[in-house]
Amino acid sequence: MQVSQCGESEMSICSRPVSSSIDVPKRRQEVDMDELMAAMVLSSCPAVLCSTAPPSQSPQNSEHAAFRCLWPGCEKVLTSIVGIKRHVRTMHLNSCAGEYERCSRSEEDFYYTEVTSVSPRLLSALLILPQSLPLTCLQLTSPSSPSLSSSAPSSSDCFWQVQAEHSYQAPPPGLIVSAPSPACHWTTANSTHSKQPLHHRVRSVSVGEQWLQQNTPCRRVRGEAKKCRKVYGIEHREQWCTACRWKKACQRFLD
DNA sequence: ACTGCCGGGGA
DNA sequence: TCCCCGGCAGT
Ligand SMILES: [Zn+2]
Repeated sequence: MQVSQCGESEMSICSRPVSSSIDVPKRRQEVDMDELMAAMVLSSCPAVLCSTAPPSQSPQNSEHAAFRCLWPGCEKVLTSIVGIKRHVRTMHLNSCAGEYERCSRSEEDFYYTEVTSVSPRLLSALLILPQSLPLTCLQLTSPSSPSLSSSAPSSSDCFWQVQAEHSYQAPPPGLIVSAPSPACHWTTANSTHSKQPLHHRVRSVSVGEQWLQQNTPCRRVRGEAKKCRKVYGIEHREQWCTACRWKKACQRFLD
């Protein structure tokens, strides 16, 4: 009589050589580099951080536009370009307070950014990005929106939701739907899940870094079972299970 | 220092 | 696909 399913206990039932094939677990849906790159790029250029108007479009024509000073520590928001420029010039670049148009005309451009009222759609798009990234502009576009602060961390959660399956012997994705098996626990990289306001002024980690650590999906918690390496020793490597030999999750001594 | 293993890369 | 390994996290 044939037993057709060889799912979890590989060696007992499946008759093929132990080390024939293992397939690397696909753990999460890929967080694309695009996202990361976007984050990196954006973070490296504060002046355009929150510019919500497409570049081709002239900033003046948005009636609800506001302009925020990007000078470190300054939160000044003004409703006109002239105003914000003057602010930057006089408050921060006060080298030549007297003459307006002529001197260092472009310099103050680096120290303000346009902020318009953000549509919910755009807002949600922004929320996919690192939380800390749009933080500065989210703050002042809708300072009192309660849904913002609460939804920021969790909304991304559903995107990066992991499929909790890790065995090398895992059946194809069609078989496992999405029931997270109780047997497997992952450590979420950030268990306190940043409900805290996260003051952007005090931030000392780079945004890219931050984003990475918040989206570091999960890491299998280290089981206490001895694995092949420990059991057989380095010098008997050939007795290890394939996964261990390949420095993958051991498939012989499961946790 | 050692262990387990993810992610990535070479053939 | 098979195999190896850098590097990281946890012990
Ligand atoms: Zn093993």
